[in-house]
Amino acid sequence: MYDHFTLPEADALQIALSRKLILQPLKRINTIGGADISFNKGSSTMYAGIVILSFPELIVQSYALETYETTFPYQPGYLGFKEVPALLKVWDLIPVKPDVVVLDGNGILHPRRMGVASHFGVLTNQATIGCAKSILYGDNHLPEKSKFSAAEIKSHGETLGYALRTKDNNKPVYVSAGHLITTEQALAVIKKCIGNYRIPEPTRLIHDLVNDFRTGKLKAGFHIKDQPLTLF
DNA sequence: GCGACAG
DNA sequence: ATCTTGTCGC
Repeated sequence: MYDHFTLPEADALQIALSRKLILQPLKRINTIGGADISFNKGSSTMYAGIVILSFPELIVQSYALETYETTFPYQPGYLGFKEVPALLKVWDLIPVKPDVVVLDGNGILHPRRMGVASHFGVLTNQATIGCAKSILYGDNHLPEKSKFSAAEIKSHGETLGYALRTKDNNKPVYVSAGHLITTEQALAVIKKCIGNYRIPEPTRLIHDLVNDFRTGKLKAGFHIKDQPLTLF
């Protein structure tokens, strides 16, 4: 889908897509999704997945897995061009979409406000949140070392996201709005997704699932977790 | 010009 | 991202 794009063209598309961003409060959240990609080094095969959990209970309800071929290389600032096409393919396998999706990467905390979470959100018209494991853009002001401490990440005086400490004395994660949500709400939602790990549950779970998919332990398709038998 | 640089 | 064992710290 983006394999033939040159960097200048990718740049232009990001700027065009950024004009479609809508950062407004999201009404209700009953389900939350986690999206991620896995691949073997040097391979063009991407193993994509999306998991859906109930919110705020965070109980896994279902997940979808699918592969996609792409040769677009990883380039800081252009992650969406490598991952979004694969995610769009898995997205199509989901019958009932989650209210919001958390992606492994940034949203508007990006030089052109078009990180992978915003990119995916705008193309699907879905609410998304970006949660990266390291800084890409903005002033990296670190929060206090205690769990749930957060520090604004700004660029030219504008708050684009937050560095959030999800565990005491651990590296923070970087949260930003992707699409159809506000930065403040994105932070609040991610805080509610913290279990006993540094990475929020939606993203942590799909990362494991997508890895099992890549290593052959799971197969492509839409799967429903613990589907209780209905007797009548 | 130099260094940084999500996954 | 992926390849990998032990190991330092809370």
